[in-house]
Amino acid sequence: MAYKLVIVESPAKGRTIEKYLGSDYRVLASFGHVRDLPKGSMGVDTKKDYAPTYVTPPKAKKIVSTLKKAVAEADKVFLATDPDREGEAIAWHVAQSVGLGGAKKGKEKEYGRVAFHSITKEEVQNAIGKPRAIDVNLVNAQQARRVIDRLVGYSLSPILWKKIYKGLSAGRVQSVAVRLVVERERERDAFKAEEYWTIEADLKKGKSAPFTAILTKVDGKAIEKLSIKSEKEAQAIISGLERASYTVVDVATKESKRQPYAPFTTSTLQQEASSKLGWSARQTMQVAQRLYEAGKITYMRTDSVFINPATISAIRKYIQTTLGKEYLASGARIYKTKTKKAQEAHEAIRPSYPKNHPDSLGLSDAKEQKLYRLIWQRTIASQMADAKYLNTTAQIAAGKNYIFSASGIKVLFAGWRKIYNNATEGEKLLPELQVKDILDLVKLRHEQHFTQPPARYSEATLIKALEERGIGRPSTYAPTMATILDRGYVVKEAGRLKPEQVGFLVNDLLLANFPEIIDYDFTAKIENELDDIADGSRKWTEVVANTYLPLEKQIATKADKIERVKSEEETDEKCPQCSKPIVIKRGKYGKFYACTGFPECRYTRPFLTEQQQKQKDKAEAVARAKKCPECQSLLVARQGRFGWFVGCGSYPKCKYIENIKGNVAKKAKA
DNA sequence: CAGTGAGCGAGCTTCCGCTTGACTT
Repeated sequence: MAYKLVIVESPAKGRTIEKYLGSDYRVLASFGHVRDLPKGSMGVDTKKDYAPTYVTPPKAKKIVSTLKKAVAEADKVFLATDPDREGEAIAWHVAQSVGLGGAKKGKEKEYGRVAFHSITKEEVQNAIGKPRAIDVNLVNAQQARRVIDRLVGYSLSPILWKKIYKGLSAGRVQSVAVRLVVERERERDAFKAEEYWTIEADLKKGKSAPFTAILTKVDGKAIEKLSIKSEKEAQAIISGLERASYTVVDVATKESKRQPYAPFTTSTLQQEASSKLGWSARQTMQVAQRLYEAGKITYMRTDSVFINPATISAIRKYIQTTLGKEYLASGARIYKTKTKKAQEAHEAIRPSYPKNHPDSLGLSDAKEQKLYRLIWQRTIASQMADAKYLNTTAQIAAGKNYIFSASGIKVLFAGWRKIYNNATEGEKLLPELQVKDILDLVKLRHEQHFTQPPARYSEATLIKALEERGIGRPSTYAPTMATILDRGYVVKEAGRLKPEQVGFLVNDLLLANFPEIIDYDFTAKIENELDDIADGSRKWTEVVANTYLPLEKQIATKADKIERVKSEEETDEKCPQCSKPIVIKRGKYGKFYACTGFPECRYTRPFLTEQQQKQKDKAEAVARAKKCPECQSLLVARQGRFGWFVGCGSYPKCKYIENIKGNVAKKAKA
């Protein structure tokens, strides 16, 4: 039976679109890119105008043959991949792979490129009626992006294998991510904590609840953060305050308001899920993917805060009917995407149907429920009225020479805060104060503080920092975090990213020899040039040459001169077999101890982290303490996939097992 | 959340950006 074929990138999106089109349409997904540069070689001919070699990865083979068959049967084909640079390239690669456009004269299949800017019935039906040709300039911009990333990554990585050790990697995105973490660590190392003291008074007016005021002036001189440097100085001031009388000398009030946040993008969702739920970027994306596939939310990889007008109306209707008109923003709020070079191929992340309250959705999975709640609240709040506050600042004289200051904040109208709360922002109430009021001193306090170094990045704050510089894309934020962890450049410590020695080594090598590539503005510069390709004002090969030729020259002149870094960590240990020094090396399965006498001496031993060592000790202690309760054999400590445990020594005859308490499961790897 | 059972390794690695399952290294 003849039909019209629509090709999209995501199967879940395909299912939605299928509903909006008639029964004479068939919708298939490409599952992302169907062709790419080969993994095992450069795949770019730098001597021949950067001609790329494209291959179909094994995973995509089946999809391509499915598409080919469907195209052959269809009487019209619509390439409806995402409306951005990558989507245009995917459309082109699909066309190439399935033989569209390359057919013999008279046998050409009718096909066109269509773009859905949001997934609504109206938009889909409208767009399908306006097919156009594939935009070759946009495809070329993508090819330039792809080829530059390949040339940079595959040229620099081997230098690291040679100079540091094998398996390392460098790239436009990951290397800047590591640089941010390394430079933050150096700031922390250079930071000198300074001691300072604050003086606070708990005061009350008559029978009011006590409130806190902070000392801000002494003898007409302002007390700033670091003014009081020692306890001695603090005590000298306090001695004059115990018996002073406290009088209100000024009360100022000011109304303020706060607007709601913009709807979620991938990066803001990851940040919020990190701070409110403590989730990693990867975890957040996995749960969001499930919600998306179940049709509960819109697409989760987006850089846009846009919500289509029909949905905005639905959100506003919901607010008006369930919360009341006063909670509705006076006009529809339209948010603008601030991110540099955002491509805005999708809407913001929002509930598919705003009227679906998180409690009425019947989600059985607790994580899905939590994430949906965040998304729903953020979306509804985005069309609600401002929150209004009354800020009060009171100046209180203590005796003749001292001024304290107290501030309060009172919610006049909760507005969007009614459904979207932040733990850190509560009310702080002062009693009704008037000038000349006499206050009672409840307690006088002086407290020691130290200035704090800049905090290490978390996954969420690092993603934010990258996004602000236009580096990386929604689909790569979480994988980039995995890469810099996998390579051992950084480790997670209490949820924060801390650089490892090899992270410092790689960063310093790249910075010293190829500073342009890991410059914070490198991506932005490339993006500007890609824009020139997209609007037809520059050739893509020229842009590639612009980046690659200088890099090639640098590699040719510098690579041999870079000193080999000793990456083996030294230890105090001597080899038990030949008494030569033992070092820590890196192999396929991570670190291991090895004898420096290699290859004559082949002594090795696995490297255990502190935690693993503790587990092992515990397991051994338990194993020594008793015998197998089932067969009386000796017990032994063993390491399994999930850490150390105690098992029967006569395994596999006896399968007795004992878990070690406090045993932490090893992180599951991708 | 329960489940788990070697010992190796030192030459074939790596990029970014699209998209989902297949998968035990």
